[in-house]
Amino acid sequence: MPQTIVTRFAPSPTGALHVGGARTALYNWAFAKRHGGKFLLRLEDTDQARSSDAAADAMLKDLAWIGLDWDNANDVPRQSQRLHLYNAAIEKLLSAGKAYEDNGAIRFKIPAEPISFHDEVRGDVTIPAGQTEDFVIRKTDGFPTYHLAVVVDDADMGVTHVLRAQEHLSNTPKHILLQNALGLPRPTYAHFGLILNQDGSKMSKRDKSKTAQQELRRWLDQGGNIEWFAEECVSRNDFIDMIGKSEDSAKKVSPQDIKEFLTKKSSEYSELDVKDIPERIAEVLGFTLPEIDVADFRESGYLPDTLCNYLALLGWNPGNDLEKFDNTFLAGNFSLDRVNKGDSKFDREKLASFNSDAINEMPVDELAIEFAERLFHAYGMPPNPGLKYLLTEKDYQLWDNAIHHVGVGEGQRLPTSPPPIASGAKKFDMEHCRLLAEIYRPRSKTLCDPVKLGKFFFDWNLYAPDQYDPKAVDKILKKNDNEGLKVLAQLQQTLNNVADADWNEQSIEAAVKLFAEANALGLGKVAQPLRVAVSGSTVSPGIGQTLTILGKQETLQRIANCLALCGQ
RNA sequence: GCCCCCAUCGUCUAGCCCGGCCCAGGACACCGGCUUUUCAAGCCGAGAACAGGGGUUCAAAUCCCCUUGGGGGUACCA
Repeated sequence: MPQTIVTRFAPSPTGALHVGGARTALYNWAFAKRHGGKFLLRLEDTDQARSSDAAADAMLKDLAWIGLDWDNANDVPRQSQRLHLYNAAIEKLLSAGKAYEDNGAIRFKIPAEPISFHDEVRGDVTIPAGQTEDFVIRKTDGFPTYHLAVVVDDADMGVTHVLRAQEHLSNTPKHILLQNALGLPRPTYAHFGLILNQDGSKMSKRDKSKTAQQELRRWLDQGGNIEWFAEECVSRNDFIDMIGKSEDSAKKVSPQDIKEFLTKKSSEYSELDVKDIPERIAEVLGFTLPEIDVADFRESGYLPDTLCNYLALLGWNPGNDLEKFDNTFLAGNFSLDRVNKGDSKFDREKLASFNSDAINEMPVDELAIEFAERLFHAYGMPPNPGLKYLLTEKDYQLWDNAIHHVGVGEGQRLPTSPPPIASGAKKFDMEHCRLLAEIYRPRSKTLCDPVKLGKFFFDWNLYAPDQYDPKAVDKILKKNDNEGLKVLAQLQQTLNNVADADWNEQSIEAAVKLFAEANALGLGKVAQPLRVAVSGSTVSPGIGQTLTILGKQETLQRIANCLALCGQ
């Protein structure tokens, strides 16, 4: 009887699951599924200082979100709770003279022999003797190191195949030596390439700090006020303490200071306990951080299936021109001999393209719900009859909390910016969400796009001139002696003549076309001024669709206000 | 420094193991065109690569060697 294949994913819960880890998990999962084996999870929390329960929970949640399931869900082992196993192994090595004490730690004595092993993706790998020094297997805090724990656990859990990224390739000899010394079986190994940034550096959480650092530096160089920043970002005193400068020496803040600032954990500052500093800086300064973690992609509006598809393709392919596939396909076709050896650069454009295609294929109703939820998150504005039924209890609380703070708290930070008073908000129910979902489906790269692109539909202040793009106003409305404004003024009557009952795409377009013909104007000369009047810019979906969603009253009101605001 | 790994269009890659069907195929991006009331979408089309040098062979992207380039490791992190 052939052995049952057992794979595992063993993250250390020191932070969110990043895409590299997700891909490793996906491959292990797919490999096990493909061979009817088991896929197990294990939490490697032997670094007491950096591990946390919150991170562990988030990790599991992210894995579930990308569609993975594991066979030991009832009892995911945590290394911190299996010290007895490691201690037993260490005792065994000690008494066999294969390990020794050194300053309170225990080191493994490396046998002086070259070590070679077979790697399923790389072939035979040999490391000459004397390359590795005696390494620590038990730290002074009594916890085992990664190397010891991995070897003991993999054997204990019956892991037959270890599939991981190349960063572990040079650790493998250590593990094999340990297995030999402990009389444990050697699993089959396979190491694949790393996921890199476009510039060739390793894609890691550090990239967020790097971006934040660059942006902050640039902002300061352009005359940004460090005092204001400090006040907004953390409390000012914390910031001053942190960089160890006197209060009025903003100019002396060096890149090094910023770097240190960014690498500190947010938990060290009283004002910040939820968000990490790069996130906070991005929020304060208004730029976006690169997505690195699975959760980042989720928040940015990527579909889990798409993420998996793209990630799987980054280092594996089915061997033909097929690129679009789901996890089920992966589970049925994944094989190690088609895994690439080289590293691969993460191409956000291609991921976005895949995501865009996937959104295009989503049922409109499904997109409408996604849209409604994101609308709520951005504006705390549940469409009538209420998103309440679509929201989780927690989200609802968040919203409830948010609206009660609107315009109240001085210096009080809301989870999101306070909802602007939208003149059309009252009317924004699920049906409107559905309409917008339909319109924005073909033009969205992410699930967030309908909210961003359709902003003018629900986030509109009738009395704010600054929401009109000045360039659009000049070019479309004022150019040629207020040509556009004149058209707009006439259009009021034309649109008003469309009966309420006929306020739909066809009738509106027909009316607009008729008007254009009657006045010997190109359609663009009519539609563009209209577009600017109701959306503030030259970009919107088809004019008929746009006006239909806005409704007759809102449309006429916006036109009237536009004439008043831009007509001077 | 030392050790290990890797190397096809800008990017992800097919082809390489079992040399000839490959003056190298697909996808994303880019560029051009069609469509068009804007922006997208859609459709059509173009450009774009075997890192370099030596071998082996009738024949090399495919096999061998060297060089160069990239990555990883070298922790009481995992």
